[in-house]
Amino acid sequence: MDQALNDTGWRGSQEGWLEAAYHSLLESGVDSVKILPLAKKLNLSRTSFYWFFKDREELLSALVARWRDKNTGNIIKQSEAYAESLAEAMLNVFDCWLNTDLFDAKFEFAIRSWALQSDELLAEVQHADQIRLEALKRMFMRFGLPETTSDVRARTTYLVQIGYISMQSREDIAVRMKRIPEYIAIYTGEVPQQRELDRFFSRHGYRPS
Amino acid sequence: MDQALNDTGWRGSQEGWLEAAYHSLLESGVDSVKILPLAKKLNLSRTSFYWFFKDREELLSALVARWRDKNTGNIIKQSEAYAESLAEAMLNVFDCWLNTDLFDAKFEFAIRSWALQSDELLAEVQHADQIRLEALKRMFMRFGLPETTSDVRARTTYLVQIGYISMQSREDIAVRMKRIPEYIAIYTGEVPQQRELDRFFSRHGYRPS
DNA sequence: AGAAAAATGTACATATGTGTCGAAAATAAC
DNA sequence: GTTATTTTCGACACATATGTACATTTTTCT
Repeated sequence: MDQALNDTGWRGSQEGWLEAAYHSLLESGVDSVKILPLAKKLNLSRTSFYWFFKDREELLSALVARWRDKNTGNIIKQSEAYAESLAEAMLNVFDCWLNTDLFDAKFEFAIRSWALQSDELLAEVQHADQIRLEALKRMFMRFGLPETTSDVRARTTYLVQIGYISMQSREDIAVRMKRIPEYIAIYTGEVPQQRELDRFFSRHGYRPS
Repeated sequence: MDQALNDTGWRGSQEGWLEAAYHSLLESGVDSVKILPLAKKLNLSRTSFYWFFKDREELLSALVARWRDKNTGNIIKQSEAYAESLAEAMLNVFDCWLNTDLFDAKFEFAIRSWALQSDELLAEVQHADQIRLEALKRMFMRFGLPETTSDVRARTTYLVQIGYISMQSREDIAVRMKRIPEYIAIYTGEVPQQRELDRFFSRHGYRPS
């Protein structure tokens, strides 16, 4: 395990501890985010931690802030991106599910699991769900679908993804790509055009065989 | 908090500890399932526990066994139940999502969160996912849908539900019922008949206004 | 009622975690 | 090179958890 690389000459840093905490959270849940084990991983004395964070609570808050900044914004952005058809718009949203830079699924799952034991966090997660669902619903309405239909289709789109995350499956990209056209058909009720699919595959570096 | 009611004259019992553990698991996750806090809730000495269980591990195994027995069987049974149309078959599956006796959603979520920190449990959960998805896929194929379509529709059906669980929302039954016809339409591609819906609503004690 | 069994409780040994204090070391600033 | 700042570390005090041994109580059985 390498040391976190700072520009400073010191071994530890706020970022270093946070990064270690992040990995521990994703691997084994909040309750594994403990100062003593993190110190061991970082090859630092446990008490050094307190120079960068007031206490464990402050570290956990920093993790939540990291999640908040990353995962909600991009779903909204993708749902509002330019598209000529509903199928194309849907494919824009799908970018999130396939690109970790846009949406960090493991992080999302860890946060949701954590929310089971924190009412405060649960409220935040539910707020995020609402924001995201509304953005997706607006996308369907932009293409002329009625309100109720848009609402349920937005839910389907979003919940399948949340459910997929919850399965924690590690499928290969080709397997997932094969299902994409069918998903688009189910969610939007329209079959995607080949050129739309090609554009999608291409931007994810996938070549259908 | 009342004592667990045994037929025996004793205060504690294997069932009593397990029940307390179950509630703690659902409320706050595995890491909250600790002998000392459970003992306090049960108004028993911590060490009495060891008369009923070898150690904490054995208690946790009992929790997993409880989940295994309950949640997978009913999905399969419902997916195989008699139905005259695909929409009706789908509504049979929906019984699981609305009836806690058939499928315990909170339990399911707690188990999945736990699987984040236990590879052994993760393997079990993924096995359950596979079994359930296959049963749903067979249902679609029984009604003549092609294999790939059946697979993706099975996934959609199942994952929306797992995602819904993961949102931990506590919506009123009427709100959920309103979305049912749309969901059926999306999942099956066919609109449910009114009498099918009426039969469904009726068996869940719901009267549409 | 007396003996056996089942269940409970107290004391002890041990492990792992948090957070504070102050000394020591490493780095940066002058 | 000396000084100041930043970071690291060891010792301490405390809290919460597990599990064992053994004495005690409660219930059941005869």
